[in-house]
Amino acid sequence: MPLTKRQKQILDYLKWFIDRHDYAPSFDEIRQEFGYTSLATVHEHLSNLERKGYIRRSYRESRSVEFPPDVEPSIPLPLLGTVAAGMPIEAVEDNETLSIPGEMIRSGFNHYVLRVSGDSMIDEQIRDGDHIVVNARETAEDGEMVIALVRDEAATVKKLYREDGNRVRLQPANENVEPIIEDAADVRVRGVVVGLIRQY
Amino acid sequence: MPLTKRQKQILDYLKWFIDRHDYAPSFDEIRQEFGYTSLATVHEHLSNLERKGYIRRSYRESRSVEFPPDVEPSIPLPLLGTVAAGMPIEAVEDNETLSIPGEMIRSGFNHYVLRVSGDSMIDEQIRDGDHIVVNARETAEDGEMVIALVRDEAATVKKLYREDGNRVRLQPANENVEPIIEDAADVRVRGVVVGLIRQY
DNA sequence: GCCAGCTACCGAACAGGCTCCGAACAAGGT
DNA sequence: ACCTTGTTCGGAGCCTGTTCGGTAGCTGGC
Repeated sequence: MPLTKRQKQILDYLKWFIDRHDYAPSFDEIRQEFGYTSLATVHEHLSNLERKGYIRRSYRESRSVEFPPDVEPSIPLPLLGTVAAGMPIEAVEDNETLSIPGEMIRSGFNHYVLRVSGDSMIDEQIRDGDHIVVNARETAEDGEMVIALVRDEAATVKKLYREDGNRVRLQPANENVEPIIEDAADVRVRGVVVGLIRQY
Repeated sequence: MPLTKRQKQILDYLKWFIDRHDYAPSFDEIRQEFGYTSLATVHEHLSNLERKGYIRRSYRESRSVEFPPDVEPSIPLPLLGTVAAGMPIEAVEDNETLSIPGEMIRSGFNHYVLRVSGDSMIDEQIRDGDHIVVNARETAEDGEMVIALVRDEAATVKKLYREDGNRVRLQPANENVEPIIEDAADVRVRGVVVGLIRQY
């Protein structure tokens, strides 16, 4: 719903004041700002702004104007489970979720979150307890970090490289862990790692 | 629900005090700060702050005010600049922000985001280009990862350890980088690292 | 032109919240 | 038992927001 000229002036003043003080102006401060002699004028303007949805207020409370919350571009993604080298994905109970920065994911694609267990990717700066954001898809480029299922047994996070003879190498990032080399037919990609979240 | 001027002043004092001491002020300390002669005034203000959801308290417990956990799924934080070993913080233009999972930060405290440049913390699994979430405060515990300013020259991200003789050691996590040992007076903490975000 | 409806404004009276006080009571810790 | 800390009650003045009745200008439709 559009604003009148006067209403926009008042709305701008509210924004300016709240941004500057972190609390809303009183009716009397608004009255002075615009040179009114009656608070009823201020009251009516704020009522109209509220009716049009530009502000919210509480009845009979001081300095209670606030702006309606705008929808944040942040996406809660399901935390599907824990993944480790050589171990299957271990489901977590409930429908736990973790909110992911909207900047991290491309809209229109399925994503999920896994908790990393173990140090098999330590040389890629992924440590035990980190959360990785995964773009769910079935194919991956050479060298991408993937969630891979080997013969429907073990879900692991590894870097994927294609070798001669239609074989693939799942390369960990830890000198103490050996790479896995299998026929391409036995390896299924379940997603590509696109982000990482760590809490200290 | 918005605050009045007085309520915000008291809330700011609570934040400042808790940030500094790691425990809440007593009613009497608040009373002195604002020059009241009755504790009832303090009590009423804290009750109002609790009613509006800005603090939580336990009935009849000393120094029990705390800040409620954030309910919002994600909070946009300002990206203040880039930090590297031995280099000052380099400001980024504009007011860039990065959305952070609400689970990562304690509400009621100032946070910001920095982009990490260089590999000086590689053995702590922080790599070039990562974003770190920083809780802005002036003090840190032994062993915490901090943003430190040495003689107002160089802002670095290091782990902080206290040494004998009122000196502090700023310990990198890279065998090729030497630790910095300085008088405590010359080192100022600008924040503590509480989270990490990486995009592939 | 005339009326209806909307915006913009005023003044005064009213009601309740906000901010503060002092004193007495309750619970915990030392 | 004493001190510190938080709780509750009654009361006060001021600050703030609410409501009502009224004036004025502007716009579009009949």
